[in-house]
Amino acid sequence: MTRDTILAAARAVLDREGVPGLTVRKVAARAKLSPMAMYRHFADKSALLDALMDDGLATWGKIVSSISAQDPMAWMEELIEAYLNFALTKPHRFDAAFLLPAPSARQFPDDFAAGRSPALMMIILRIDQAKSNGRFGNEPALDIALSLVALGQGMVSMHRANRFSSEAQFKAIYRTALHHCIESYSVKPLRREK
Amino acid sequence: MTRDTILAAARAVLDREGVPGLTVRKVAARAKLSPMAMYRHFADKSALLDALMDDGLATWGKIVSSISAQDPMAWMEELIEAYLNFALTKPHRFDAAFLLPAPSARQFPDDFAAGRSPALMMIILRIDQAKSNGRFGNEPALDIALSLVALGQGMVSMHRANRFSSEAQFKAIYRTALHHCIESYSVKPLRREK
DNA sequence: TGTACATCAGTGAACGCGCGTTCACTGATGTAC
DNA sequence: TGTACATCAGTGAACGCGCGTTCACTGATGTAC
Repeated sequence: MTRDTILAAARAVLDREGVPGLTVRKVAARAKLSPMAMYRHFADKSALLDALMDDGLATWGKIVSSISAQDPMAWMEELIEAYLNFALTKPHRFDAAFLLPAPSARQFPDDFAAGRSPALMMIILRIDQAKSNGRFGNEPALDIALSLVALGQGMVSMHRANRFSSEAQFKAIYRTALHHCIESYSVKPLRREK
Repeated sequence: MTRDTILAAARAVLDREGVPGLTVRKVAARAKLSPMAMYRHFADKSALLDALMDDGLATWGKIVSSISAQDPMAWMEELIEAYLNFALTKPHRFDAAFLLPAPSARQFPDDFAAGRSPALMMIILRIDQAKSNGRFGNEPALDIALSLVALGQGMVSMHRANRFSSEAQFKAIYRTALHHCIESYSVKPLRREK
């Protein structure tokens, strides 16, 4: 189907040039179609951007669902690494997924609570596991998940705004902060067994 | 001086239309000058944007320095309210200050450590006060400050991307998360005096 | 005090560009009888 | 099986727009002698 061809071309342009560099003409050229062909399959450019947002979220969802750790705490450590890796290796797809204004869909709390965001649901599932293991406190899992995601997103956007002197510097700070955030929601045993 | 006229006009255009809506022509029209007048005072458009970033950071610096609380913990509570308020009432100036790519200057850690970011220095000062009062743990003040700022920025960008169903919803989550973040760096007394 | 000249802030017209989108169309494919 | 017609994916040219920036200029102000 041509729609998929166009979407694949749009994804390729996005990965190369970012959201501001994505134009109808470039997508068409990449798909070897006339610029007008897009309008048979998308109402206009912003409909194409919406599709790219969904595409980016789907990519992220696949990454999250491929995390293999069994233990929920280990799983969350892998999660923050995966998020870091996604932000650094697919920066523009990351932007499309998380920064494009959502067209009213996928809003907190209703849509997330209704499970419309698979990635967030997986995170919440693991947090609930950790809670029932007695390793997490009583804050709502949704709150914890949102804090974690927001902290990551803030760190990434500071990095994007060129606020760190090097990528290594950024990674170190990111890991320290996210790790601390996870720990801050976890329950520290008051005394250890001998 | 005309430079200030142009900068003031640019600020007004920014506040109304945001970074993407800021064009040389609009700024000139607002300043009642020809578009070319700008080039006497700024090398090009990106130099003007750099000046707007400095201007936004200066605005933020003034807000931070007007926080009156004496107690460092109370001061930090006021800080997160001020940040929230800045993001909501001057959204585009907020963007210019925190999201425009810094032109290699003002990078963590060197520039911040050298005190080139007055707002962050004030935050670090209060964190150090709290530490010497025994109310904060031993994490480096810079790390704590960056986490706090990043968490706020992430929450704000999720709000901007239309991820919360209402502003009230957003504010509630923001406050819960930021407050939790501050608490997570503070020392909980193991037993209370009776 | 008067003249000649340099400086420089600001102008006005134009250039070349890429953008999203409109319009009227072509031509292949499927369907009805 | 053959003909007439509807559907609809894709085309090609053009429109109107706003953009950052170039170029050659004007005209006021300051300075040297």
